[in-house]
Amino acid sequence: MLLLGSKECQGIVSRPPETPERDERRAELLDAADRVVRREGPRASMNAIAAEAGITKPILYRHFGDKNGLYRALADRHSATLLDHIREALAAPLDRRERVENVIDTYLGAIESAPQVYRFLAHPDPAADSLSPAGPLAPTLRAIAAELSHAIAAQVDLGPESNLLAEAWGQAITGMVLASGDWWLENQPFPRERMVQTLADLLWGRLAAAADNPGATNGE
Amino acid sequence: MLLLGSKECQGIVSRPPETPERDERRAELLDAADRVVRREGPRASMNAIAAEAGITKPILYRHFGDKNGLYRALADRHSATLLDHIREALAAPLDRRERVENVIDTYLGAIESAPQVYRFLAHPDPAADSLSPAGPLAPTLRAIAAELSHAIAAQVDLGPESNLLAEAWGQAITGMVLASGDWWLENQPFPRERMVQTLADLLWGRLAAAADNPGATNGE
DNA sequence: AGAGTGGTGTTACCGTCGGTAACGGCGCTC
DNA sequence: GAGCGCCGTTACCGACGGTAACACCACTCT
Repeated sequence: MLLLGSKECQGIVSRPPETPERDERRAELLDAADRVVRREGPRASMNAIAAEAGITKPILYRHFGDKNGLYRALADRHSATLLDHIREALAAPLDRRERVENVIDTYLGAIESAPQVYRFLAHPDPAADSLSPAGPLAPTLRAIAAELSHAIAAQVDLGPESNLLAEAWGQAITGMVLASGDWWLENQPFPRERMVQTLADLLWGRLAAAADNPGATNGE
Repeated sequence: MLLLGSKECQGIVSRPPETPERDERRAELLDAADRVVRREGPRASMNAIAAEAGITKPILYRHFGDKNGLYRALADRHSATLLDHIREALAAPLDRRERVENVIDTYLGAIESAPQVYRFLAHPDPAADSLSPAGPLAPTLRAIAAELSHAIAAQVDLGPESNLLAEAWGQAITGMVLASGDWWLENQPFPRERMVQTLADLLWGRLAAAADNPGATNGE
């Protein structure tokens, strides 16, 4: 896959035009794929999805090109609504702390309400070689990070190079919420609001400001 | 793999005893695997690794059980040194900000000096069904997060429930550095020290403290 | 010496996966 | 009613992870 250069497995099937009925069919197939992914996680096979849809593989390939196409279509569908909510939270007329809390809460609420789906969005099977050579963040998270970066750059005064700074922070915050959200989801140690507070506190420098531990053995 | 329950593919081969010479051989095989991973990334196939080692697959399986076993052995080897460095940075007698910067710098330095290897550590091929059903963080990162959590709990006074808080933050910071580090590695926008500063600033509440952007259209 | 025995290594295979070629029909328009 | 275009099929390919079965080599034990 990485060292043999010529034929291997890949190709285009036919990709017929786009009519309304076709979109409908596409949606049906995506529904089936969705069901399978919810049931089996992000590693659902094309065979399984085809079976769930009551058809066979080649049809899927005609509609979506390859596995990645299908997965992307499915991811787009879900991430669209998530992105909308995040954009909304990002634009709310609140003070900054509340806004940040809202964004985090939006994400956590989403992953909480449909874990399998958001696991699929956040941790897609990287076996698909398609795009990024080894993407750090899944496309959906990339989009979230971009949205975040944009909002930061627009709303906060960070001096020169603010765009670069905002982008770094967008990536950082996305990764932070992703990882901790995943952890929180797996062993829910406390309710969501508390988790939101905890993360916002971290961003608000509470780690930096907290007192040393009395019994600490380290210098300083 | 997920829906068919009986025979499929898996099993134990023999797993002979552990002698010094055997460990030596193991190390040789891991060297070969390391070379392949460095060359081809985290998706190196068992065939490729066996070929690089000048032998064939079944030997690898005798030594490591399955692909995941090999990968885990390889990951352990690298993550041991990384973990050592991080532990060291975590215990240094500096003030808190410098300590945090040191830890971040340690991680970024590591991923910078051997990108393929650390991509392999951070983004292992989840096709391996082995352990975590859909682990949020790779084992190595889990270990880092645990180390971090432990250090935070030990060094910082966070009031009641400090352990839980420290764990959440450990996960959060790990994810933050992972994601932003990955981004930084892919399109190095500025030098490492600057990136370290940027992330430490974020943890120090600079996002929270910064002034509003003059032209911002949002409320507040 | 000769017969185990336990390690090394092999070849040849299995089942699954992603993906495709080639074909069979159905319904449509000219 | 002949052609065209689309839905759907069966049957296959090559790569993958993993294994069974066997061959060889060295060393010991009687």
